[in-house]
Amino acid sequence: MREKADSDLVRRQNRLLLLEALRQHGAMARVDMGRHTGLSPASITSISSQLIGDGILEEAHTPHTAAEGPQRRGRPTTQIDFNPKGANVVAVKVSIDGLELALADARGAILARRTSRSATHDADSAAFGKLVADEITALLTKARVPTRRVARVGIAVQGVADSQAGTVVWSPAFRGRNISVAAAIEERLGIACRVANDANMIAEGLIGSDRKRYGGTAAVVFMGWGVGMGLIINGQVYHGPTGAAAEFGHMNHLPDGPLCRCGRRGCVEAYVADYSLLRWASGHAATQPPSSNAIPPDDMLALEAAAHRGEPAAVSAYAKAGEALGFGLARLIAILTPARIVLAGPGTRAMPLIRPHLERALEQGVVDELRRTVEIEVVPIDTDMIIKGTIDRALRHVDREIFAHGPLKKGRELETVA
Amino acid sequence: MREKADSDLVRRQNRLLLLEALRQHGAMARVDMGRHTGLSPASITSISSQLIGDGILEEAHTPHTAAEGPQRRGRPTTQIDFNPKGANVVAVKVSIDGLELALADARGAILARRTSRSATHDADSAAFGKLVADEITALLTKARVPTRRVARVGIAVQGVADSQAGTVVWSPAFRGRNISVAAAIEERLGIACRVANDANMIAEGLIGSDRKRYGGTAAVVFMGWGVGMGLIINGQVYHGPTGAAAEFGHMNHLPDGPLCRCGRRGCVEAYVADYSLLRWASGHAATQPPSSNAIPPDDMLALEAAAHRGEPAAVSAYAKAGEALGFGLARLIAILTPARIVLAGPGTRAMPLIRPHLERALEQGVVDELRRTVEIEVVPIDTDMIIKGTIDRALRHVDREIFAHGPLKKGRELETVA
DNA sequence: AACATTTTTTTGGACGCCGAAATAAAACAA
DNA sequence: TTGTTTTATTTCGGCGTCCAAAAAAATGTT
Repeated sequence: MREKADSDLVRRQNRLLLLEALRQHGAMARVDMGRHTGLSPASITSISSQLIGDGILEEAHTPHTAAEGPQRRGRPTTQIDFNPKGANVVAVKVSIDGLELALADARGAILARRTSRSATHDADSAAFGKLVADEITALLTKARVPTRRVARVGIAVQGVADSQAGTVVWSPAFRGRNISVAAAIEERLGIACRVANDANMIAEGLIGSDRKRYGGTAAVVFMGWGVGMGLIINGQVYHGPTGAAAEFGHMNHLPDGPLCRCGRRGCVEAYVADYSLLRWASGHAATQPPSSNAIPPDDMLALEAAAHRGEPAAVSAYAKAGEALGFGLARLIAILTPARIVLAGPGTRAMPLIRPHLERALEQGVVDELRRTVEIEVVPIDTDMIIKGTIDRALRHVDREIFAHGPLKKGRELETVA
Repeated sequence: MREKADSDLVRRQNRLLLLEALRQHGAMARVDMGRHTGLSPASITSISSQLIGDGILEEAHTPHTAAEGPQRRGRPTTQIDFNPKGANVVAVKVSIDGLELALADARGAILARRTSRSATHDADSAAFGKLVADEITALLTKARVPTRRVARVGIAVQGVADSQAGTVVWSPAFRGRNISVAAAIEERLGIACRVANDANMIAEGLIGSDRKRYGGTAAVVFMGWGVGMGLIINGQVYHGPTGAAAEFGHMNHLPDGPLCRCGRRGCVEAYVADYSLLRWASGHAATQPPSSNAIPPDDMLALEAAAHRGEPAAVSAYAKAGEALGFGLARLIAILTPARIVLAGPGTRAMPLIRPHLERALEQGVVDELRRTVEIEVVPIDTDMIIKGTIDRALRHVDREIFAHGPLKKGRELETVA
């Protein structure tokens, strides 16, 4: 109970209700909107016609060929969907070896992509801001979309992002700390911009893909070059008080454990991440500082093969990873008891090697009653999930902050209409 | 966005807004309500006069003696407050050695108390339901308050409560498991009833006492006969998907650690709880099953004194507790980064002994950047906080579920009016 | 006694919802 | 072909709640 209720709130809330139904179920007739929102047909007519007038939705004039099933009696429905020209969003994924960009329309369809191998590692706020802004401009030029049509930019990074301040607090992609990103983009391009952790964006994408399944309380653990986590609490991706994401990867497993990239010892990541597995297997001391170079995928494949062949060092590396991951999840369950834990990322390829040890750790670490209520599933996520999640999140934000507000009288003059 | 918005929602929301302002700041004039809620004077007049008509609020006809400050110019204000006769609530605290009850009016003032030493340990659902119902009846008889005036009963227990099902999943107060409580009360007395974990009720009480301070994201750790936690996320006490509270006490600290009451090994509780400290200090094997008897407070005082005198076994017990607690909090911070961690309960008496080890563990277990954003404070909580929190929570629920709904036309005929 | 100042109530208008009735657009039936 | 049935959508009038502006109330000040 935050906001006072008046007719303005009613309009926003119901417009948003309708937009959300459309996002979730795709194009639908007015009747279906009524079913999904609980609003009366009269209200649906009124709201939808306004949204169409605002250029946000449009009636599908499909020659009804794609009509599902046999034609039923009665007046045929007219499908309504987002107007693709209503607004655009841009998603940017920052990784160690470059940038990946995508431009999407209001329906979430990707219109153009762009990849850049520019080195970001040594960039400071100014340089990185310019780089991203230039890349976005190039992407828009290619797609012939004017800048003012872009309602929002979402940026996903590995590491700790402060989404409130719009900065990258710490990331393996940068040598520096507290790189300010959002402000630079907003200043250079005049587009609202949001920075977020990449695991959170995967969580966002999962919510978008199946609200039933992932909409309650769930944790998404990303295993690969590092270990990240996105937390969904009551259907919302959790950003802590400071806007930073959960740092499951840097949760301690054992005091005085192996050295982690973050400088502490015994973090979960120092057992489970790619570099950690290789370090165990190569017989190097656990106190050896982890390499900061990117790891060629082939190295991991070779390690997995070795473990499958039964080579002791490799087998034991995965055993240690499984135990650390299992106790980590056990601790997570003790605190939050999420309904579902999703393991994702390239690291899950080795799940058959890890799983038995993970399960054993869970048995040791969690009371049976709790363990049974948590479902653990493995989703081999294609990397594009980060981009898609970023787009999803940006669009949901546009729905809420721009589309739901109705005819933008005064104030921002964002040209969202064709 | 869950609910469709219509005039009904508007009324509920604004009535609730006003009631919450009143709960938080106490009696106030209509002007102040306008300031707190953002509603226009016209609306405030309308809403407040309806609430008064419903018997929920009342004008204070104090002879303005208590008027603060020198009389100012202009029409004097009329204070408005909850009508104490609007509704009553009952709070019940269940502990190992008996029941503690309190009856409060709509302002939260406690009208009557009752303590009972009845043994609950061997009770099953039926017997316990009867016991609680009888105790409540006796309390009401003493206070001459008819049963139908009680809008809600809140029950706080140690251990795991499923607040959705209204059952006690597991508690040191009971030998049995899954004791159904809420249903029994509702059936016998016809009063809505809610079961909750006692640490959660402390959290609820803290929110009520200082929303600014505890209203964001915070964790309340209770240290004493056991270790419990209440989690506040975005201003709301978190109840997991199953309605169970956080089980910080049974979060694993070290694999193969000391045996815990829950049957696992290495739980935080097995280092920090009263029985664990005594076990370390007495030199018993860590695999010795913990005693299930209540521990006399004097034993703990003696142990503290021994540690202050520097007896090695006692000192080391507190060192181990501090380390376990510190790493436990470090893991909590990695996952949620709460803005504030509150340590509470009798166990905090020994904080001077524990603190240095706790701090050292935090340094080892948490990235500096995160550690700095978390404030850790010690609050020596009087036991009554659980009762007060339970009352608070019950009243807030009455505000939301009954008072905000307006003149109860059809349906429930709960006589809330004098 | 007249004015100033602050709080509270009254009045009239706006907005957005809803139910009921009307209209639209098809399939089906004679 | 023409009417009937069926389903989708729009139109219309009423209702509830908000707000701004004006009025009333209650007191202090001059």
